[in-house]
Formats: sequence, C-alpha cells, structure tokens
Amino acid sequence: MKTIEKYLINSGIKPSYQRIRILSYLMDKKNHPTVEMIHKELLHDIPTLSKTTVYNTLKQFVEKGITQIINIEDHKTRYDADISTHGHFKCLNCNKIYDFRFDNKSLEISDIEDFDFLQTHLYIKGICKKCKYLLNNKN
Amino acid sequence: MKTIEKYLINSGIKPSYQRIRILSYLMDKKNHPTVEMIHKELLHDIPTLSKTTVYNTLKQFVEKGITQIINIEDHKTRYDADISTHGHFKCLNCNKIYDFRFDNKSLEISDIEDFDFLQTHLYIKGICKKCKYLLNNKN
DNA sequence: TTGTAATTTTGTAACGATTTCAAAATTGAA
DNA sequence: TTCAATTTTGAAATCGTTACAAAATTACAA
Ligand SMILES: [Mn+2]
Ligand SMILES: [Mn+2]
Ligand SMILES: [Zn+2]
Ligand SMILES: [Zn+2]
Repeated sequence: MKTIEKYLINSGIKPSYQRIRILSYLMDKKNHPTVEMIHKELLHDIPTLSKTTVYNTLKQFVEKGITQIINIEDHKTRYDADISTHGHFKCLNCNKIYDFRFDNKSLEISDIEDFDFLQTHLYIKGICKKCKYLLNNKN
Repeated sequence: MKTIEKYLINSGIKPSYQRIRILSYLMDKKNHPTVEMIHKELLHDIPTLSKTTVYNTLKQFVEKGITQIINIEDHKTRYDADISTHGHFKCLNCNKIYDFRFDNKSLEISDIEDFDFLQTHLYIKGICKKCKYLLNNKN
C-alpha cells in the first residue's frame, strides 16, 4: 500500500481514489491551490470529477487536521497539506505564494498573554526576489 | 470642523455624511466589523444607507490607506481603521477579535531574506482568557 | 439665486465562491 | 449475488461582493 494511503487511513479517512489524488496534488505541487486550480488540473485525469467532491474532500482534510486553510487572499480560500507552522509570502507582482520559516519562540507578543493559542498564521505581502530584479531591469 | 473631517480631507477623501459616519463607526467601535455589521448598525440612524455605499466607502478607505483589511475569517472581509502594524486574535469560542501588539523587529524569518516586505499580517486563533475561565467553571 | 456639470449615493442585477441536497454510483460485508 | 452503507456527482440555492446606471446631492460659475 502506498504511503499516502496509509497516511489517510491513519488520519481516519478512507482512501478513495479521489481523495488520494487530491491529497497527492497538494503534496506534490505545494502551490497553495484554490479549489478551482485543483479541480481544473485533476479533470484531465478524472473527467467525471465533481467540484463538490473537491470541496467535500478538502473540508474533510481540514477537519481531520491534514490540511490547513490559507487566507492570504481576499476572496478565495487556498489549501496547504503542509500543516507545520510556517509563514506565507504573497508577491503582489507575480502573485506566487512562497513558504517561509519563522521562529515562533522568538515572537514577542503583548496584551494576550493568558490566551490559549491554537493556530498561528503569518502572512507577508510584498515583492519577491525574482520580481525585484525583473522590475529593476525594466529601466 | 471635526477632527474626523480633517482626517478624511488630509487623506484625499471628501467628507460626505456617509463617509464620516462609516469612519466614525470603525474608530469608535474598534470591533473589526464586516460590511454587514456596519450597514445594519448605521441603518438605524441613516435609513436610506445603501450596502453598496458601505462597500464603496471601505474600498476607498483601503485605497487611500486609512483602513486595513483583516482576513482572519474564511469567507468574510473585516475592516480596521487602526492601520498600525498589530496582530489579531480570534477566539474560537466567542468569536471576538482582539488586537495585540507584537515586536516586528524580533520576528526571525528565514528563506525570504531578499524579498521586499510591504504588509505583515499576524493572525492567531484560540481561546481567549474570559472563555477559558467560563469553560473551566462549567464542570 | 439659477443653471449646469461633477460627484456621490442608491437599488438592482450579475457574479463567483461555497454550501445544500438528493439522486446515482461505488464499495464492502454477508 | 444481494443489500446496506458510503462516496461521488450535478443542479439549485446561498452568501458576500462587484458592476452599473439612474437618482440625488453638491459645487460653482453666470
Ligand atoms: Mn505553505
Ligand atoms: Mn485591529
Ligand atoms: Zn514575484
Ligand atoms: Zn472568547
């Protein structure tokens, strides 16, 4: 049995064909896709795939804790199978979303000392390295 | 002339009645409201107020830099007239959104050293102090 | 003040992402 | 093979948001 099937079973999810393909997509591409992107891409291989199935599956993945929601954009939800605490950088020029690491321990927070923290989301927006050079060389 | 009118004019926005009321609402309540909340509340005083006006006004405030968008929730946009860099904590029990301060300098970030940072959004979700006590005393 | 152009507000329709729901298809145990 | 449980599907509904044009208001020159 494939690793990904074991991972789904361990997470309490029956490894149906669609679920395996959607999780594989997330893990292989690491591109923080929207539902639209996943559906459009997988439709090539699974012509009957319903967008509802993509929605249902991602909802289940989030509930079972094997996928996290990325709300870096205003109106569409993005998904990430990397559930470790890490930050996301969105380039306002090329729109690519980059992962980055940050030290949660060194983060100095005031005012909410006695609160219980369950999730931390750090989003930074700006211009990525590639676009910086490209934009500079336009002149 | 009121302070808030001067503030709008200085920001390049003509201080119409609706704009003054919407900005006052944001500044007084500090509750990170949705469009729905602002519209519903102000409708008591301004029965003709259109939801489109609330949308238009907030869009303009964001463009002129006197309001920031808070994407801490999955499907609705929240707004904040406090444009200083600060974090937001959402209590998963009472759904209140708290402000908190964090030290941007102490934040240790890897992988994206040469990127240009324009905006930083830090969202934390969990259980607030009040709810912690309430939930504990249920037993 | 009056007339007129520019700006602002409004209400409706359209849009796009997401959810609901019930039927169809698939799976799995007996 | 049979039948119940689960999963997938597609259509309709919902929700937040945007587009758009008409109505109302404001600015200002005559
Ligand atoms: Mn990521
Ligand atoms: Mn705030
Ligand atoms: Zn870029
Ligand atoms: Zn709470």
